Amino acid sequence: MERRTRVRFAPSPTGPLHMGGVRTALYNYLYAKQKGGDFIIRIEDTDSQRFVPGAEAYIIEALNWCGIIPDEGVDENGKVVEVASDKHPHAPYRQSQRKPIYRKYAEELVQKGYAYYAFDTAEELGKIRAEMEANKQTFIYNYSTRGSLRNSLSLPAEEVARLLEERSDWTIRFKMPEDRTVKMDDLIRGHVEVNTSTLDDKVLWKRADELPTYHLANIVDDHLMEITEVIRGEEWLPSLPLHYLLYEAFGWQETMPRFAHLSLLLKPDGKGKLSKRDGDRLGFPVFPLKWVNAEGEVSRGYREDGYFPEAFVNMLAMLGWNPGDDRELFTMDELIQAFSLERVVMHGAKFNPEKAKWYNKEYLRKKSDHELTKLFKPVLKQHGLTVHCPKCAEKCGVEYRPEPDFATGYFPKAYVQKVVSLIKERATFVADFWDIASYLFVAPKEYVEKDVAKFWKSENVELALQVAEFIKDFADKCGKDGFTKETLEGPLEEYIRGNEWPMGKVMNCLRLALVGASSGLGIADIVTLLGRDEFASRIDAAVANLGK
RNA sequence: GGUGGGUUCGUAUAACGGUUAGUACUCAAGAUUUUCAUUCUUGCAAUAGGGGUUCGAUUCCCCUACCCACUACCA
Repeated sequence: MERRTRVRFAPSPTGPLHMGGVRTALYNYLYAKQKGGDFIIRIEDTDSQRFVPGAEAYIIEALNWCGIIPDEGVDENGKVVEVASDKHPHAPYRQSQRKPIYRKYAEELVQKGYAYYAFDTAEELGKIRAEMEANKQTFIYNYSTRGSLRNSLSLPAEEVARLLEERSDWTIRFKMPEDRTVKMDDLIRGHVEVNTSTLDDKVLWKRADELPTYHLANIVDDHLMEITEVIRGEEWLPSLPLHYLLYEAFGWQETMPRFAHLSLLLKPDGKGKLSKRDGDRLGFPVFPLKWVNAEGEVSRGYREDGYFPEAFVNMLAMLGWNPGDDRELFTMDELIQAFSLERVVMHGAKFNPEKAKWYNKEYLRKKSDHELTKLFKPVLKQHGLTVHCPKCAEKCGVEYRPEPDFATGYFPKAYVQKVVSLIKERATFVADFWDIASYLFVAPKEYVEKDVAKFWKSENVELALQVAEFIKDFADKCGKDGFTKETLEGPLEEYIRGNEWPMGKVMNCLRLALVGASSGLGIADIVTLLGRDEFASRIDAAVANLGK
């Protein structure tokens, strides 16, 4: 019978979710949605030692920002579900709250002879391990050593009963069989075989805190939650045989999920997996959202750095997966359509921060002027400017004026939108808008030295001032509404060419006065945006500052 | 050390066993533009090495090298 597709993302709340983790969640989500199935969140917090407050909320918020919305495990308010309901039948979704479930499964395995009680302390084992390593030997807790260690297989029954009673630090270990070849299939890597003699008797359950370890909790919960595919990081591949054997021991082979192991995200330079340090070192975020740890150390996030979530998700999707053709730009829906595990590459992908920026640039261009204006407004406010549309002016109890006022730093929203439409092709982030276009809001305070030396020469200045006079006259003639780029452009060019003046030199002279540098929009754009008076005042200021 | 996985331009990747080994990012050059940016065009640049199998190997097999992961009462 065909089972409904159910996949899960099962993070451990030990810190902020790494972008590699986001990619794993994304692939799970894409897979589930394509199959019309469920994407479930489960919190694997069985290690009380490493629990970090706030990490769980961070993970959920990060996924939400990315548009990776769980069907199950997290409610509408972004809280992990603790009480079962129709929509969340397997609650609680936090393993620490599922504590009572696991012990009986662990005991069941002991009963069936697949597991046993072990009484060695971590210290004892550490000592043995150190001794053997000193002799260049490898300690491995399995068939070769378990007979001489303290456990229910080596000790008399009475003593086992006594130790179980008296001590509270024993564990239940899986009895890894000797010399068996486990044959496994991975959705990405194909067939994999491992001989069990190289594996160890993993701890499944700890009496000390009455919690399972990852392996047991994972298998039990995936079974109980009817997971059909497990899509997880490559670091789990070595424990896949254990997981296969566990399903077998429980007699759950029939419904065992299929597995897919994703390669890791690697550092942009050098070797090894991408870590927080690399971001600090190379200057890019490693986390989706900003994170401040207990020591007050801040890690930047893609959101706070100005990335659009769509761009971030698109970039992440293409890191280790491709559609088989040359397409690179995908909406979430398109990703859902196109995604397939078969096209996920096996090898690790070095993260390329430049490409991440390129994606953001592409998405910024796709945004409407209106939306970008909304995003730019707060930046302008930060620089002490006010921006109003008729509606919001009314709301604030301010009089709306349709003309920009450079003296007081007031700008109608329509003006800002016009600016945005002209500069958005030049930017990667909304935050770039200010660097690119501040001169359209405040007069230049200084002039780039190099450009002054190149263009502010008296013979050019003389001509530029004549052109300025022409523009002022033209503006007076046209009136406010007639003074536009379209009306000015032709006559302006004609005027300069008619006089046979050097276009580049004259224009850059003007640009220097208006912008403070020899870069920026076309003169006709700048002048008509600024308006006749602001234009005139900047020309005067330049002459006053730089001379003729 | 052991076990498992991996290896195509600098990076991400494409190529039913037959291609001048493609595309994108980056970089460089040129064109356009009143400057800058954009845009367009062009260029640079790869099958880790060695053996097989085959008429033919980036593709299949073996060996070596290198990289990664795992090797906890962590996930």
